[in-house]
Amino acid sequence: MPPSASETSSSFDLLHERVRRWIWDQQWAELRDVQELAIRTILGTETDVIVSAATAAGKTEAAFLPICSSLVDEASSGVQVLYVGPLKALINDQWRRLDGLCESLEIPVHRWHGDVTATARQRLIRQPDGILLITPESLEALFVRRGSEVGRLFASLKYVVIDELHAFIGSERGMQLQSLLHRLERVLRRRVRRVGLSATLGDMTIAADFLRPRSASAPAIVKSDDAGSGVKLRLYGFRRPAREAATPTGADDETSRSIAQHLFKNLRGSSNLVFANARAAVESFTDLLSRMCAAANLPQEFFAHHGSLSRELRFEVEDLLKRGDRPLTVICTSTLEMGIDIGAVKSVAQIGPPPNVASLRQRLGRSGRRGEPAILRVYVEEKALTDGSAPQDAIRADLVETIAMLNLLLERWIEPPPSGLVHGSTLVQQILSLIAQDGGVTATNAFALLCENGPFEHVDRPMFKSLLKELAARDLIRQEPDGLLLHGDRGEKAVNHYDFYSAFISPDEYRLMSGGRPLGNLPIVNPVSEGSFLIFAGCRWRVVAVDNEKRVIDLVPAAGGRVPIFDHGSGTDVHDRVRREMLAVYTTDEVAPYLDKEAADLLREGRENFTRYSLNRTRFIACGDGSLYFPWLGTLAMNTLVQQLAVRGVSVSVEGPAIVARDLAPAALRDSVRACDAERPIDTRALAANVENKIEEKWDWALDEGTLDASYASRRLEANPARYP
DNA sequence: GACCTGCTGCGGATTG
Repeated sequence: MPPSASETSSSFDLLHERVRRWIWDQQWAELRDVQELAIRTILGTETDVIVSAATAAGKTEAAFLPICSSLVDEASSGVQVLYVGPLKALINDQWRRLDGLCESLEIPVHRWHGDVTATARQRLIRQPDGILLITPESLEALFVRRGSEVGRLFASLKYVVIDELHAFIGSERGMQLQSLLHRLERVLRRRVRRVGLSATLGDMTIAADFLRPRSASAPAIVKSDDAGSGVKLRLYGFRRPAREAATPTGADDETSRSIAQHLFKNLRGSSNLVFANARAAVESFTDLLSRMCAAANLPQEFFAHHGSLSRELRFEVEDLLKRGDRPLTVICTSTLEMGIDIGAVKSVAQIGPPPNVASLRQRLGRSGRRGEPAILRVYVEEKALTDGSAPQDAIRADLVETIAMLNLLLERWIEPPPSGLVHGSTLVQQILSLIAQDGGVTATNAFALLCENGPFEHVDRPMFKSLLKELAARDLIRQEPDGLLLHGDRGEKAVNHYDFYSAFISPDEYRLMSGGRPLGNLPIVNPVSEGSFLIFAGCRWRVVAVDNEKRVIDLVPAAGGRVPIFDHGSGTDVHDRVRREMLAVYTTDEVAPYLDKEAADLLREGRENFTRYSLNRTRFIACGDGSLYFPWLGTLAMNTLVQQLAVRGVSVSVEGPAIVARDLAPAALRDSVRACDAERPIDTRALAANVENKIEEKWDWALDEGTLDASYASRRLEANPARYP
C-alpha cells in the first residue's frame, strides 16, 4: 500500500521507479524534510551539495536515494560513487544500511578498509563498479600502491560522498582527503560532484569551502533545522575540600564519590551516556560506579568506553547499547560523541567543563528519544578557598566558563572550525605519495597540483622550494638531472611501510592482555612494573609480566588498583566568544535557572571575588610580587600575546583565563601589553621562530625552519587577534 | 589542562 505522504510529494516523483518501489516496501510513512530537499537538489541541479542535519535524521538516505536513482539503468566501467567515511565501524554500518536498497536495484556495494579481506579487494580491482565505501587512509594506499590503476578504477565516477564532513574540517586528515580528491580529479581530467553529510554547523561557509576549496560556485546547502523537543538542563556545583586540593578529577576521593553517588542515584535503571573529559577520569568513575553496584548487590550496569580499550571490549559495550534491552550507563570520552548509530539514550551527563560548545552540542544530540526532551546534567567542581588562593581560582573560572558555554549552546552558537592552516606536515606526505603514484614528478607540476591549484593554498613557491631542499637534505627525496623528483632511500622506506597512509601521528603503546584476551593499549608514558596494580576497562588488575621487547603487559584480576597515566595533553583551545561570554556572566547579577544551590552559591562567590579584585574596573591586578592580566580573549590570542611579550623580554605564563607575570607590577605589565597591541598586523611567523618545541604533527621533523614556523603560527597563533583591552 | 581516527603485501601454515 503506497503511503499517502510520499504519493503527493514532488521529490518522490523524481526518484527512479525502482527506488520508489523500494520505499513502498519499507512502508515509510513519509520522507523527512531533509530527504525531500536533498532529492530535489541532487536530481535537479549539477552543483555540489552539503546535507546538514542532526544525528539519525536520515542523512544517508537523503543522499543515497537520489544518487542510486541516477545510477539505475546507467552503464558503467568503474566505480560510480566513492563514499569516504572517518571510521571503519561507520563504513560497516553504512554498508549494511545500503545493502537492501542497492540489492533491489542491482547496484554492487563494496567496502575497503584495513579489516576487509584480500579477496574482497581483488574482486573490486578486477571488476570495479557501483558504490565503494572507503577510509581516507585506504584511499591513500590505493594511490600509493596502485597509482597507475586509479584512472581505470574510477573512470565512471559520478559522485564523491563525504560522511561526517565536520569531523574532517581543520584536521590533518581533512587536508589529506582534500588533496586525494583533488588528485583524483586530476587523473580523471574532470570535475566530479561532491556531496558532504554534516552535523549542523553554525557557519556553513567554512564547510562549503572545505568541500571544494576556492570553488567559483558555492555548494547547495540542504539543512534541516530540527529544533527537537527542548532541553532539560541542570548544572551541579561541587566544592572540593582543601585536603583534596592536589587530587585530580575522578580520583577516589570525597568529591568524586559525591559526584558518583549523584550519578548512581539518578542514572541507575535507565540508559545514559556520561562524558568525562579524560580516559583516566572515565576509568576512575567507572570503577567508583561499578563498586557501588556491587556493594548494593545489583547487576552491573556501568561500563567504560574510550579509545585505548580493545576493539572487542568496545564492541561488547556498543552492542549492549544498540540492543537497548536493559539499563546501561556508559562512561566515555569523545568516542561516543558521533559516528556509529547507538540509538538515543535517556540522558547525557558531562563531568567537568566541556572541551568546547560544538562538542557539547554533539553530546547533547545523543539524548532525547522521539518526542522527549533531551536531558543534560553537568557537574563542575571548584577548590575550597584559603587565604593563599590565587585570584584565578577565587573567581570560579571553571564554573563560569561552563555557564558561558551552556549559555552559548542555548543561543545555538558554536565555534567555527579552524581555517587558514598551512599543514606543512601533510604536504610532505602528499609530495611523497604523489611521487609514488606517478613514479616521479617534476617540482613545477607538484607545486601546481598541490599548492597553486590544490588545497595547500597557503604555501607559496619560495616556501615550497625550501621545503623540497630540506626533504632532499634528509634523503626523503632526490632530484634527477632532468629535474624529476624521486624518492630518496629514506623516503622509499617510509612510503613502503604501512604506517605511511595516515596523516596523523600515534604514540607508542603497550598492549594489555589478560589470559590471552586483549584489553586495550596503554601509551608508554611511565614505566609499568611487575607486581603493580592497575584500573583498566572498569576493572582492577595486577601486573604479572612486562615484555618490553614486544611491548606487552600481562594482567590478572586483583582487588587493588590505581588509574594509570594515559597522556600529558596540551589542553583545549577556548574561543574568544566563550571568554567574552564569561565576562558577561561576571558583570551581571542574573542567576541562570539551571544552576543547583551549590552552583549558584559558587557563582555568587566568584562574582564577589571578581568585584573584590576590582576586575569589574580593571584587567590588570597585583598578585604577590607580580601581576595578573585578564584579557577575556581565547587561547590563540593569549598564546600570541605571550610570544609578543617574550620578544620584549617579559616572561609570562597562561593560567586559565589569566596571564601571569611573576615579578612585574601591574602598571609595567599594562605598558608592555599596550605596546604589543600597537604592533599590528602581527608577524606570527617571526614570533613562531622563537618558540622552542614546535614539532607536533607527523612530518614536522622533516620541515625546513620557514615552513615549520609558518605551520606552527597558523595553528597556534593569530595574526589579527581582537584588541588587548 | 585532551580526545579521536587509520594501516599493505607477503610468506608460511592450514584446510578442503
